[in-house]
Amino acid sequence: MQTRPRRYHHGDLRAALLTRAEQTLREKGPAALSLRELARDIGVSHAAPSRHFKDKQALLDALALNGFERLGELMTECQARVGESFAERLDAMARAYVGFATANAALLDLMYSVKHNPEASQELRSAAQRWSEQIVQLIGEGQRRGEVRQGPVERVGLPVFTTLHGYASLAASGMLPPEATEHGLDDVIASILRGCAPEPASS
Amino acid sequence: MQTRPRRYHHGDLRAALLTRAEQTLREKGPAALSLRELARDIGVSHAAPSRHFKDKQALLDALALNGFERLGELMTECQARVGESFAERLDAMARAYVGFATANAALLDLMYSVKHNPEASQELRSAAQRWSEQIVQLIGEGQRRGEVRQGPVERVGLPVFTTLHGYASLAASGMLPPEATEHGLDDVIASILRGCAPEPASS
DNA sequence: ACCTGAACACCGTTCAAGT
DNA sequence: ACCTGAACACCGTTCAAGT
Repeated sequence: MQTRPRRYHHGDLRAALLTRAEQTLREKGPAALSLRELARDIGVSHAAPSRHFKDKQALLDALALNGFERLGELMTECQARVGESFAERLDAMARAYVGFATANAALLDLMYSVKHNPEASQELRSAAQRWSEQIVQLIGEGQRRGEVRQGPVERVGLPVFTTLHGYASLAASGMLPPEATEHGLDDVIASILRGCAPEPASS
Repeated sequence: MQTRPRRYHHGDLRAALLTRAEQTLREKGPAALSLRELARDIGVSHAAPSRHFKDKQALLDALALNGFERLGELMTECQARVGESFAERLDAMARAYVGFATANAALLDLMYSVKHNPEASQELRSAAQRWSEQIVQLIGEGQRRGEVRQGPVERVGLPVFTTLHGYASLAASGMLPPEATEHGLDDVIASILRGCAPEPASS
């Protein structure tokens, strides 16, 4: 029943809020996320968060942005640990993305959520774009290796990105058809490869 | 300042709530959706909605379910108004889906949202699946016409579905890279077709 | 600069009571 | 069966005041 004693100076309240927010997002879902409860859990007054996030949406925006950053890091890491062939790199990237999506379903939902502050959504859009450009870059390498068909790299890359994103977001929201759990991702990757392969002879 | 007079019997409160809810969802976003405000707008007491939806999430679930039903109808309609070739039918379906997604961005977000009542999410999952099966069916027709490569229809169809869904949901959330507005969807459709085309000679 | 405490206007949910 | 009105425990946000 006793509320925890309050230290006047919290080390890094902003970081503490984000960490705790992501934890409850993961454990109890986005509906259960309240600034007041966050403040209580951390041990500051309910008005303290407003010093660091001008409103609740600003905290959600920061959470989403942080998600994109971690996703980007995850991708560069996973690409460093894998061979050079396009098929291998695509496979690794696809599995890493889907892994992130299912391990952070609520966060992914938030990252691509339609409700963001107009100012923050600008920042988020460019974060999303930086991420999609990692796939585009992969396509570029594939083209240089002759393992991906020629053409403007953004135009060849976008369908790859939307395909992976579609699978990842369906997996995260639990809306994948039940048959998919078996070879779903394999089939998706195979289908991307078929669509990416250089044309046999023509032109 | 005056609150509207309250008719004791509302014609169909459930339907009125859903209609109004979708309107404010579209106009002011999901965060602005409150049961109390809905009740005020319609002219019933704030406790009246609970007769029709056991809680707020139940209303959101109903909204999402309704979205899937309309999406399904939209698809059967659009398929009725179009030629028989697979390419033509896929194109029509893709444009209709993306059209629905951008015209009902907040609703699409809700339809594939990760936070749903466990009981309702069952129902939603099967609604999502019925919808994805419309694409699978399209693939089946394409196979019979020899315009889509052979193989288990669900396994050939899933990548098509995830690709379309990925594009639609990115378009809805405004996260498509800016280059995409030009030929984004064309490229995606083309990439699906390339991946769906029957193999040239082998096997 | 950073935080508190009180205050304000809202919520969702429940429940006895009314018709 | 369907709705009301009051009550409860919560919200997010703001703002003077404290250190």
